[in-house]
Amino acid sequence: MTTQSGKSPNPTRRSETSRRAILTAAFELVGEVGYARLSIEGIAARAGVGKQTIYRWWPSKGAVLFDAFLMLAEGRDDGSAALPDTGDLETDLRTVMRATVAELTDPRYDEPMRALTTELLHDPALAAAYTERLDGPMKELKRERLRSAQRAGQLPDELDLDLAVEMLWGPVRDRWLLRSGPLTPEYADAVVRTALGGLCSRP
Amino acid sequence: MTTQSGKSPNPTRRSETSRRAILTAAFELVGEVGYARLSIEGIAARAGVGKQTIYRWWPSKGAVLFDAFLMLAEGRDDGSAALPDTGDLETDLRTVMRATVAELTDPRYDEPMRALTTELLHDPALAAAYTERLDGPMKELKRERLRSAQRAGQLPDELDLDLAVEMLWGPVRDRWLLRSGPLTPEYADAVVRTALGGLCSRP
Amino acid sequence: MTTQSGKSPNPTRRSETSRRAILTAAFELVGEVGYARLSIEGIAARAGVGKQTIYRWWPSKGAVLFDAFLMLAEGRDDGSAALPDTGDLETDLRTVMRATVAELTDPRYDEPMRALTTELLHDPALAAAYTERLDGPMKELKRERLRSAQRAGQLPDELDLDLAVEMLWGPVRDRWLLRSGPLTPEYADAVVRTALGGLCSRP
Amino acid sequence: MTTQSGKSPNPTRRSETSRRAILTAAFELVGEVGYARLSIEGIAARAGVGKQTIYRWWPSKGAVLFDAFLMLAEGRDDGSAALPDTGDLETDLRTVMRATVAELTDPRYDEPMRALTTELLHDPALAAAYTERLDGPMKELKRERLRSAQRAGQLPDELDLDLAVEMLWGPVRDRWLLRSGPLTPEYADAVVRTALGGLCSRP
DNA sequence: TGCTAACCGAGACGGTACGTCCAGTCTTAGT
DNA sequence: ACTAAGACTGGACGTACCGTCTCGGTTAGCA
Repeated sequence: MTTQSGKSPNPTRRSETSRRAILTAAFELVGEVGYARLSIEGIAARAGVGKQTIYRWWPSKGAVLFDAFLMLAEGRDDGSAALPDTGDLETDLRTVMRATVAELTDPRYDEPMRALTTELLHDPALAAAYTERLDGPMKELKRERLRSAQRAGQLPDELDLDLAVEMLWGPVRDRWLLRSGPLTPEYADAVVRTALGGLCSRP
Repeated sequence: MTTQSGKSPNPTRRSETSRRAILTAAFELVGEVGYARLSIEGIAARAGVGKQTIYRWWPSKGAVLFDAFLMLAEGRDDGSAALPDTGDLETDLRTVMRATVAELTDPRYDEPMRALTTELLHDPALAAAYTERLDGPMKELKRERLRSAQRAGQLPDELDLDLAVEMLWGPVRDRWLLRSGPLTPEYADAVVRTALGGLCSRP
Repeated sequence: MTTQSGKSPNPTRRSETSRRAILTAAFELVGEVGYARLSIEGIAARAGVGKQTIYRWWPSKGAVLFDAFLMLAEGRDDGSAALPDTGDLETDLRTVMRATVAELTDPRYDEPMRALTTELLHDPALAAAYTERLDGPMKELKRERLRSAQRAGQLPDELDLDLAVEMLWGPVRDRWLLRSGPLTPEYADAVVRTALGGLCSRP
Repeated sequence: MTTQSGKSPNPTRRSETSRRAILTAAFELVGEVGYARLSIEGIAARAGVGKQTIYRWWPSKGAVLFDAFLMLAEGRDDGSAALPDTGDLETDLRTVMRATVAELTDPRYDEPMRALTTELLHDPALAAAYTERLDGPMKELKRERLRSAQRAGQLPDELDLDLAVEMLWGPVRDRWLLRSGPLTPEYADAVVRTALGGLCSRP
């Protein structure tokens, strides 16, 4: 549940109440005051918790943020849900990509995700945990949908599915990160269409 | 030259010596100690400059970093250089994408670029300046190469060149940012090939 | 006119306008913001003067303050006026001492005088200038009044007049400085009476 | 023990070690570098203490200095000692006044006392604390000696003892403060003799 | 009357210290 | 043993001034 490694305190004594309060406070605070003003002291105060309780269980601010996302992801429990599979690959991808755009655009998630991304940028261990625990499961669902298309003969068997997922979601994440252009459902559609057909193909 | 806006001090009295010392110190320091330990105080000390001289001319640490990159970019003077155009689009794109991968992989630029990216993430104004001043010119070169391919009939006229560029470089930037997979020349090649042909096409 | 010593700039070129503006600004400012917040920059800004004009003509903040008092003292032109001499020494001393108390109590002079006193405390050269230029003339008037009393046989010839003046005004200055007790006209009267008669005498 | 007022941090958790280190450092530093160069940062550095520990417990630099004097005064433990009482008032007063002169002349105490005096000058609350905690006990001893003289019939019962003490020590403090004349044992003797006899009396 | 040196305002510069915030460690008292 | 609380050392923040240093623009005095 926690990113902490190495010699830890006895986890059976851990207060679940404090844990949830900390993660909730962290997520809310980062949304309210932004990444720059997010502090351990602030989280502890908001959660009604001693600072040491945070330092005891998490190695860094980023790890707290990470666990906060993890708690949310588990709360939604969509980890087991599959992506839509109507048989029409392009439509299904559009649906999912538009959902991604909607989430990235949601002001409640924007700041927290930027904050987490910042920590991932500078902490390879955290980034690995992210890849495995948060991004991984979602990416597997995406791969699974593409695999289904391969089975249906809509995609070549030799296609590297990891690469394919990255080609679809990479441009979207890029626009979100650097705000290099409008991040709209239409953009999602265009990415899907062009990715499937290739740059060379006439639409 | 500077990101500063609003009522500024008289720029004609500005010390060019201090300006260069600050930008150089900032770039070097972030490479040495990393983003987390980069401080205005540290930059000022390393540059042999009063803190106020930094606060007078730059609104944030990110703006200093941005100008440092700008100084470097202008020093390289590749702003006017065109991308290779041998007539073979795929080969040319591979060359350029491999160069991008090489730069992102270069340890001298990795940390500074991560630091700048962090600031861009949380500062829309800075991100806009980045898009216009640093990313923009390079992106125009890329668009120009694709335009040339359009003229040669290798790419359809209706292709959105912005989208095309993002589909090529987005996945690479993504892997770099989150270290979600190995960032190799081969990956660059694969992205180019798949982007051009489309996910559906048999290689 | 100035406390400045050593190699000075050519005083014939000196701007009398600036000089007066600086001294006025200094006196007013210290009364408004207090000693702790009095700064050369503030004086220069208030006087509409470059900082260098202050540094050129005065060696320290205290010297500016000193000259400000000097300007005031000369403006009042009571340097030549004699103290009252009605023949009744005690009454005359009461009058003068009450005037001293009134001045020290005047809110317009209280802060400026405290500020100047602070500087005198830590700058022997300035204290010497004060003793000679500001306190000296006034003390001579006081001595003169006592001398007149000696001539009239009201005070013994052997009396050390400096000591006498200090015994009269010292306690008053003390109460003012440390606010160690109420500084009232009645106190002035009591000091005069007791000093003349001595502690041992029955009033 | 401290001048701090208003809502304070929990004093039971206070580090006595840090407190003593701060007060000692403050006293030593002011003696070494003088009032003008005395800084909170310097005190903290010398004491091996975080700046916040000073700001947490004292409201101003002057309050630190005050407590430093308080610590010294308690260390000397002469608060309970009585002044000499040989029956010869003038001689006893000379002894005590000469001691005062010696202390004010002692280079180890001169700068620190000037610094404290400066703060008292501009901080009425601190001055009140000084009057009550430091000057008060000593003044009571002086009054007590004079009271004894009253009992012995050497001083009139109607004599205001506060005034008497101020008339004796005021001139001395005055000379010390403004260096308006030589501060010698002889001066102390002259003040005592003249104060007792009065200005009018023939010595 | 025109030249030139000194003064003027303005304000940028390298610095020091301010008083605040927070990091991460440690101690105390309570459950 | 873990917790809430919070004092501790320490480092950086962003601001205010220090005293020095140009910079153009007057201004006075000599040529």
